[in-house]
Amino acid sequence: MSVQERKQRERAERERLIVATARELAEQQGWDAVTTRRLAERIEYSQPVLYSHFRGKREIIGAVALQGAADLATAVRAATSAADRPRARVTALARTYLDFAARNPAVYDALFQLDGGLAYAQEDTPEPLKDAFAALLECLAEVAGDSVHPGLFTETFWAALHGLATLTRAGRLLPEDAESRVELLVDRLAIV
Amino acid sequence: MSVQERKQRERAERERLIVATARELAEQQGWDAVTTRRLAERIEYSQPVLYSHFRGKREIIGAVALQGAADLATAVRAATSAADRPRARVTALARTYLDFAARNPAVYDALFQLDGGLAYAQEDTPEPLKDAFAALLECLAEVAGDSVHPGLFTETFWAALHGLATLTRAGRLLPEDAESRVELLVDRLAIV
DNA sequence: CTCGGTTGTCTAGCGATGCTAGGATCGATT
DNA sequence: AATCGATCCTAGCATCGCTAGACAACCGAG
Repeated sequence: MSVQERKQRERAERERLIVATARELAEQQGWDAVTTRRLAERIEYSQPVLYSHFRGKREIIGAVALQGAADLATAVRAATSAADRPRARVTALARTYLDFAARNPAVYDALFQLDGGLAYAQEDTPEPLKDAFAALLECLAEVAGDSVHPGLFTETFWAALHGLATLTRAGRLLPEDAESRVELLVDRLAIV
Repeated sequence: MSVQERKQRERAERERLIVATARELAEQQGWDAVTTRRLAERIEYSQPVLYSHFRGKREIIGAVALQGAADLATAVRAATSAADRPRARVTALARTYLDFAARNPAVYDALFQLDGGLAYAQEDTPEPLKDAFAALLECLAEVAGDSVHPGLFTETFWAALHGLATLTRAGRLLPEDAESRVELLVDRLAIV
């Protein structure tokens, strides 16, 4: 038995290596540079090995996305729990979210821009994605106001942040005023 | 002279044909299906002809984006000018924007998702892009409130719409509640 | 300890992509 | 009417995601 267990361990380890390498390469040179050949070379295996772990490139992107969702949830929870008033929590959430998107552009792309073959807003949505949304919901529910459903409020607030994140990173918005835009968003949307 | 003029006319006509065909093909089957070979076949010329009009695929996407920006500006102006009160104008703007994104997904992608090699938020930004932003600004400036710069307000409102548009289309948000989210956004962000 | 078989990996290659070089062909000008 | 330049196409390059089939290494049984 222990032989099979060791093999399974090694296999899992290699899978982690693939995902980590893909993420690293994507952050360094963009997702266009993440080709199956380059990725295979970096992990020092041949191309077909990738396909024994993942169905294709899409699934590799999806794996990076799931990891990113977990990281994002962690970052958001850490930031919100460090603030004591609802208003401060929301501001911290917004800043952290945008900061995450700016610092991990490739991961953010894997999550929301690229096709990672993941299901969203459905029953079979992977747990990390649900949890990331839950992390937002936990904080935003308390400033949704009485007349608005917390889930709907979270979706809308999240969409606003997502818009800011993508437009800023794509060069459509100048980063200088990022903080002002966050203030505006929190001021108007959050009911304290 | 008239010969050269005719040639120039025909050349310009063919360029329009390329852009229109690319847009059509993208809307029908997605941008992945817009390959230089397929595009060349549809316009009934060989591949290299495309490269005598555009530097590459990126520039073709950019051309579609510019056309889309003009269309978007027109649609927004038509919708806002049909409403008589500021609040109604903003709601119309939001609905029209999201409707445009939903009805012309490929064009919207060319504008904001794909790399069309266009400059944004800069001096050398193409006129249609500036004008599309101006169309938003004209309407949104009157509900920005006194304490907030109109440009900044427009950027933020636009980002929120953009987030709703992309997340909805990518399946991250369910389309059923789209109207509620628009109401929420207008209610809270716009100061009437 | 040896042998058979399974499991795992690699080499090689397929079709398709964006893009380009070089020759052929057509037509306007002298 | 002949020339010469503009215009277009055939053919091909490098690279992409992905896969088939050969090969080797290793485990378990006798």
